[in-house]
This record gives sequence, C-alpha cells and structure tokens, in this order.
Amino acid sequence: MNCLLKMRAMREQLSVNERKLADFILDNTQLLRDYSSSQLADAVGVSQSSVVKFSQKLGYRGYPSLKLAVYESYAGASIANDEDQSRHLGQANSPLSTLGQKKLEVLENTVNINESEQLAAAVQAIRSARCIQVSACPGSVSVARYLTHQLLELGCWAVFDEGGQLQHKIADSLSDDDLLCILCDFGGEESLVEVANRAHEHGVKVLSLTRYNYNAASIHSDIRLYVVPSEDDEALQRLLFRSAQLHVIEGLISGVLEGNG
Amino acid sequence: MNCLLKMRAMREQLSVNERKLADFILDNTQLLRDYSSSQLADAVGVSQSSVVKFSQKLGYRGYPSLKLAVYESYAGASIANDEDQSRHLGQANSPLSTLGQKKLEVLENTVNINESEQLAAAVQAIRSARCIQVSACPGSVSVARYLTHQLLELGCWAVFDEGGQLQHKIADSLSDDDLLCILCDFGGEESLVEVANRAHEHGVKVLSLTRYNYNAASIHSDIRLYVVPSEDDEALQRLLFRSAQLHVIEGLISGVLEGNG
DNA sequence: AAATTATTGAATAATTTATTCGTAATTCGT
DNA sequence: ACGAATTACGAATAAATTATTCAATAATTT
Repeated sequence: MNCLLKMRAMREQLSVNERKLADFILDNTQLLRDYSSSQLADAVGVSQSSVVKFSQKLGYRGYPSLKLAVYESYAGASIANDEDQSRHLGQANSPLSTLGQKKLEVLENTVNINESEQLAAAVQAIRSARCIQVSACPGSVSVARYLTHQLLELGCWAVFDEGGQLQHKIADSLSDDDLLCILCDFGGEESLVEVANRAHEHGVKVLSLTRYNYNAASIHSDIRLYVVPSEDDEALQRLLFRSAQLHVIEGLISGVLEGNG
Repeated sequence: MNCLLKMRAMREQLSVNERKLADFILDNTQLLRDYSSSQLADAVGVSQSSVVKFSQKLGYRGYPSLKLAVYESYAGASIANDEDQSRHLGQANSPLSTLGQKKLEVLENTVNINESEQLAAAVQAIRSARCIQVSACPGSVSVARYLTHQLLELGCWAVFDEGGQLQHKIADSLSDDDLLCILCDFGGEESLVEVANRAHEHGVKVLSLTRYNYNAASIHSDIRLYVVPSEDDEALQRLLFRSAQLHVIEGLISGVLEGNG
C-alpha cells in the first residue's frame, strides 16, 4: 500500500485542491519532512483543513499519518530505484527488452498496491466457492477467459459468459456459497456494475480486479484487488494493464495451488 | 548522525528516567511509530514532559523530530539488513510474493533464450501477414486465445479454432502471405505437428513458441521462439510456462505496436 | 551540612491537528 | 437547460498534542 503510488493512481479522481496537494507532494516529497499541515497548506495555497481532509480521503487518520506514510514510501522507493533496476528483464535491443522495464514497473506497482489480506481473502474465496462466475468489461475479456480457464483447470466450477447477455441470468442464480469475479479496466461499465450490485445484495461474494481508483465496480465488492495503470500511450497501456491483471490472477491461482499442494 | 546509535552511545551519561526512555526506544523501536509523547511516557512510566526534554537533550526540536529521526535510522537499518534479497516482486507474505521470484526467474530465462533476430522476424512476420492462424496444444489453449484477441485488436486477421477439428482445413487455405502460429508446451502433439508440417510445405510462414528443446513442432517452423520451463511441481510449472508464453506474446505485440506508433 | 545544580512532574501555555458548519461549486436527474 | 442533491472548500473553533514554566526533590559540590 504505497502511499505515493496511491496518490498518483488516484490523481484523476481527485478534486482541484486535492490534486494540487497530490502534485505538490509528488514533486516535493522530501520537503514534507518538516512541514506541518498549515505550512503545507500555505505552500500549496489551500486551507489547513483541506490538507487534513486530503489525508483522510487517502485513508489515513490525519496529517501526521499521511506524512509518515509518504516518508515511508519515499524511503522505500529510493531504495528500489537505486540498485537493481535495469539489469533485470531489460536486456539488449530485443522487443522483449523495451517491454521488460515497463512491465516490471507495472507489476511492481501492482504488487505494492494490493494488500496481502485482500489477496489472501481472494484465494480463500476461490477455494471455498461452489460456483464462480467471471464477468468482464470488453477490455478485459481476454483476461477473463484466461482466468476462467485456469479456474476450470484447478477444478473450480467456473463460467464466463462471452457475449455478456447472460450475465444477469447467471448472476441471479448464484447463492451465497458462490463467487462473482469482476474484471474491468476503467471501472465504469454500467451493466457490470449492476451485475455486481445485484449479486452483492443477494449475498453472493464479489471479488473485483480493477484499475486502482474510486471505482463503481469495486464499491459493490467484498474483496478488492487493483492494478496500477502505466502512463504510456493507450495501446501499450492496455497491454500492460492486462499483463498486470494476469499477474494478479497468476498470483491467486498459485495461491490456491499452494494451499492444495 | 544516527539517532539510535546516538542514544546507545549516550546511555551512560543519562539520568534514570532518560535511560528508561532510551532503553525502551531501543528495544521497541517499531512501536514508536504510532506513539504520541504521552503514550510513550505512559508506556515507560515517566511524565510527558520528560519525554519532550529527553528529545531536546538529544538535540531535537521536540518529540516529533525525535520520532522522525528514530524512524529514519530504524528504516535505514532494516534496509541495510535486507540488501538485495526478497524485495523485488517478492515483498512480504502475499500470494504474489512467492510467485514473484519464480516468475521473474522464468521470464528472465525466457528473455535470454530467445535471439533478438528471431523476435524481430516474428514481429515482422505478424506485421506483414495477411491472415494469421493460431494453433495450440491443449495446455496452451488459453494463451492462444489471448494471442488471438491481441492480434484482432491490432487489426490483424487472426483465427483460432477452439475445438481443433478445423485446424487442417483452415491451414490448407493459407497461402504464402499468411502466418501460422503454433503454441505448444511439450511439443509433441501429433496433429499440431502435422498442421505445421503441411502448412510449411505449402510455403506458409510458420512461427512456433514452444518449450525449449528438440521439438517436433519447431522443426517445421521458420521462426522459433522458446520458453524455458521452471522446475516446480506440475501445476505451478504449467502456470509459469503460460506466463512466460504470455510474456513473449506481449513482447511481440508491443513490438508491432512500436513499429506502428 | 549548606549551597549549588540537575532531575522530575504537575500545571499550563503554545502549537498543531481535527471537526463543524455555512457557502460556493459541481454533479446528477429530469 | 434547470433545479435538487451532492460534494468541495475554508473560516472558525474544538480537540489533541507538544512545549514550557515552575516548584519540589534529589544529587553533587564545596
């Protein structure tokens, strides 16, 4: 749960002042060390109370907690950047090398953003589910298929409605022993949200794997997993996004395997 | 000017209460994180003002400064201990961590084994193909679907025969402007080999992505890409194998994207 | 032993942080 | 496009935390 990452990921979702704060902190992380809430407020040009509210919106108890978290993730980041980077998946001049770096970055971010309790809960949910329905927005269909396949291979009862017309019907037939997995990228898809909502209200356990932000689909979820998008051009971003989704899924599957083995 | 060191060094010259404080902090460094001055005072059994004075005696402006300094030197120490081990994609104890290391290893091997000319050729072949047929052995079906999806999204004419019964028919209709992509794991599948063979003989370009070894399918290929399997138990190995296949595929797609962009 | 100095905590002042509440801006539904 | 509802924002203020003062006591020096 890296604080700076979280800030960057949420940036788009923030209001004007909140974004000002986020940008300032991202740009002047080291300054925060000796700023009080009102000093920060002055530096950014907002009120002290906005600073506190911003801290709380990000999930901290208040400004001091945010400060510490920022400090933590700043220290953490500078370590990760220092060494290793660059030798790992980023060899010479092959199509795999260019991708390697970026992919590594996205995967690292994705690993960081997901809380291990949520992951553990997801593994547990998969293991104990009677039936699993997979639903996905168009951009994540291929990932959904992959997930469904893996689940079937694990011996889970999993269905994925390719076309999407039957999603509601299937969802309605789920009970509280069952699991609904929602995969989506930018999280809006109305029909998906409705499926999640209805299922959730009926007591079905809902697991979502979405872009990290305030997300319509994840609201109706019991277990929330996230992907942090990269900042490349659209096509590459989509590719990396799926790659990160796949990574999380692989993690879940291997988690289930571990428990079984 | 490491704060914890300083504390230890000064220990002998401190008064009774100050020493109590120093000892407590040295023993319970991580607790300090969420202690206020009075909580610390209570925990140690001294007054709140003693805590502040202790902070100042050590050279800090007050308690918050001490706290930060302690945190700094604690974080510094734990970093120094960790050193490279374990933090990469393998953070703490999440399902993603166990996988992270192994996955990274497999991907690295896979990146290393593939010659960049072959990769470049593959990208070129995809880019210039009129139609692309994807064929896969059962273990790689989900990867094949993923590839097909990506190709379609790129605007390539791609087909994948889910059931596999039509593979021959489709293959027979390919011409030498076309590309056949063979995905398989252990490379034996007779029907696949035959498809590859026949297509190859008809002048169709054949691209194979297989396990690295002497491989019946790759013999009949123009472009040969490989995956190096891991040495885990079967289920995990399969998972990692597919993950590596996906990585190569992502590399190809991003290669094609780069050329277009 | 008396004087000086250092240590300590209760009380309190100062500062920092968090909340409340009224207004302004934005979003949503029609 | 309009009004209703939600959300964002900051001034005022409450709450909490931190720092200082001061008086009492303990330690040290002479």
